[in-house]
Amino acid sequence: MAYSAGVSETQPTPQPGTTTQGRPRRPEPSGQAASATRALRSDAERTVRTILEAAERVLSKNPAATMEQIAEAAGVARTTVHRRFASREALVDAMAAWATRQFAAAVDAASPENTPPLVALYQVTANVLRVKSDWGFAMSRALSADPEVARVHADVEQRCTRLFERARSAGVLRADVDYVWAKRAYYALIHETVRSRDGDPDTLAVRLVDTLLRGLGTGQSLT
Amino acid sequence: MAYSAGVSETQPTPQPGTTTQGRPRRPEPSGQAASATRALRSDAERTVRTILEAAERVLSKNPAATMEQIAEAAGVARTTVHRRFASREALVDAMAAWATRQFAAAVDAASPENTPPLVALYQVTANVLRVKSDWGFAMSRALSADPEVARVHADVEQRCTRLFERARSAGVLRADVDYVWAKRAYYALIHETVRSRDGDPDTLAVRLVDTLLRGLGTGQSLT
DNA sequence: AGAACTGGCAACACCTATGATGCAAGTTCT
DNA sequence: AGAACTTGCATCATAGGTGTTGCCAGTTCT
Repeated sequence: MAYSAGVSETQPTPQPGTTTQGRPRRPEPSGQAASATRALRSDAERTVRTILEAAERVLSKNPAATMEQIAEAAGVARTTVHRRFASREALVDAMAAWATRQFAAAVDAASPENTPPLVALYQVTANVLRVKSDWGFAMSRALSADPEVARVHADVEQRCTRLFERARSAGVLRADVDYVWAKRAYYALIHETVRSRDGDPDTLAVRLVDTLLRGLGTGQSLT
Repeated sequence: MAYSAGVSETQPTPQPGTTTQGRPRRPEPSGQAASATRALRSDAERTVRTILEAAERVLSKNPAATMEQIAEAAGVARTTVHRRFASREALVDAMAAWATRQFAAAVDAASPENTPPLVALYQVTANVLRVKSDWGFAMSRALSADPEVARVHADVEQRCTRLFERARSAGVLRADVDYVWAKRAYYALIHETVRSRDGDPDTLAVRLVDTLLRGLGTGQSLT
């Protein structure tokens, strides 16, 4: 952190947040970003996105990667990363926030209440696969401290539950299934599908939903 | 570890690394012979096991935990951990080796060739759940450099494939299933089941296999 | 009992990742 | 064009983790 006992009194508050550097007048809580701060200049904005994307690429391969490696992948100096993100934690939080927004958008774009649940399930699955294959790391860490992120997450979660309920009501899911387990199984299959990128989201979604609903057996000897 | 403190004379420190028993060990980078490892005294042996178990407990919660934390969890001084395991890497390798042996034993104990595949599937699943819930971290890192471990792993892998083949032949699995996907889905469900410990292995195995084979749907509107 | 081994402790050496600055050169915006 | 902003670079400071070593008290084994 910056200890304000700074030698140079030119600036009272060195505010190394995600935003503009040094000078500014706005005493934001350190950490992430936001709306209250002045908008970044276009080139800076571009840099931020580049860093976020590089971080996802690098960290998804090696969660213990250093800031240096991330910077290198982004084609920037390490100091620039630190200028944009106060700390490693702030960077990860920003990634989570960004990914969460993408995630929410993906779900929103695909599950209108009036769509038949089975159709909605395919659509949501395909969309989620798309996002998660690009933002897997960030999404796995989505237990963000940011209340806004938490809210969005809870919202998506609930939407998912709702979808499953509709599926059951419509007779797509068996009446005796345990929601909790159903969702876990669903997530597990999504996770596994993403882990091994082998096909386009739509095809994968079909295979996934098919497995989830029909399983892989013939059903013969199972009571 | 890599910075060769070449100055340090080859001292008869009988600590070539991760020793559990008199297993042949990999050649040390620093050039000194990892020769005839004497069997550990009973108390030392106990310490080694305690450390391995503590490491699993700690690392499964936080893969980035420090040696200090591991030592503390084991009720041992940090230096003792280093005395038993040359480096963090050596510790993890030893964990992987240990877990792999448990794993192999669990599979061996449950899948005789003559058992009906469905029965074998339940048994293997239950046993694997048992082991994996205790050695989840170690098993996830089972890409050990140790050739012996790799061999055991490949063996188990093959055994699993064989089981799936038998299941298909017996009409338990549909004829059109993709083995690769089938195994992935199976692993994914295992992983998810282990992640949320909520029941005894046998019950969980039933639920898991049931989901894998029948899925969660009614099968009505699916082509 | 006595030799050999083991663990705790304290101290040390070393390395790496992190984060902060100041400055000069380049870019964006108005 | 000129102010404001941004980045790279070189530099510094620091913390925390890793791995060693020596010594002593306690344990194990024979």
